[in-house]
Amino acid sequence: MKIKDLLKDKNIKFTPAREKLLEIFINSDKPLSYEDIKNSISMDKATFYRNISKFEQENILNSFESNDKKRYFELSKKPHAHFICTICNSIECIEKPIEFDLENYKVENIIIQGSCAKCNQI
Amino acid sequence: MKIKDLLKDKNIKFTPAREKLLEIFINSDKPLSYEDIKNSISMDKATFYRNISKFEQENILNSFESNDKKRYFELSKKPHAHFICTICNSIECIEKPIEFDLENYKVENIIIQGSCAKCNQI
DNA sequence: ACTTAAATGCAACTTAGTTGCATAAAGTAA
DNA sequence: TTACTTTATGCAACTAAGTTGCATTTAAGT
Repeated sequence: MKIKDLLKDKNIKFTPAREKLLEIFINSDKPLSYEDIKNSISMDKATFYRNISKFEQENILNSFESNDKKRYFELSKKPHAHFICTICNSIECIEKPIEFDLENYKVENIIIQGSCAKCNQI
Repeated sequence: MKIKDLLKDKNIKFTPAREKLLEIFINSDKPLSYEDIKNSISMDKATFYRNISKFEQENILNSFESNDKKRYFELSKKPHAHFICTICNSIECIEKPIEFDLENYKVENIIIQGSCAKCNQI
């Protein structure tokens, strides 16, 4: 029962809905929006966003706005970049390191926009 | 009359409203949203977005979604990265080069999210 | 000036996300 | 278990950036 412990540790009440929600993120290899999830879970969108917001406060999840006006959420593991295709709107996690130096700036996320390999070959 | 020539070249009708709009982007050193501009110009938002859309099609402007659910537009000059502060929502252009390699991907924009130098010193 | 295709403004609409409120369910203590 | 308090949930109404339909105005070639 890892999720139960995690929530207890963060002082967040355990509910079946929250467990289900976190399981979905644990089993995903890319960021997800409410739209992506709503069919796999019976949870009102108000509840979804309130839970997400709580998880973000506790640093369990982090998020960013994509190009399609939707917010995408993922587990806060080690920071990495994301590629967002402006043609098909797909989002991929980029594991390769990205080098640059910005003094006094704290970097939380990097988003690279362009056309993905799949869209370029068409 | 550089703007007049630019529009003629792209086969876009010249109007005073479009001239004013482009002047604002020419004189800005950072991307702007409709919100940023609406007080400096008497143009309905429908007209604004239709013009912007035309300018993007003709590659005069390019745009990206920020963290505040607003779309930001800037002149298409040489590609460069943007730093978006998740605390104060400010946007800065980053001129320093950023190194990474992604084969078969075409990069159009890079967005770095985090906390800016100003917010970090507080 | 005349004509026509495109630009504009207005209002109504769309949609992701938020808020208020009544009800239900979790957690704690007896 | 039960009683009690706090928090979570669902519903509906709302918000705000951006879009669309349509009637009117304007740019620009003849």
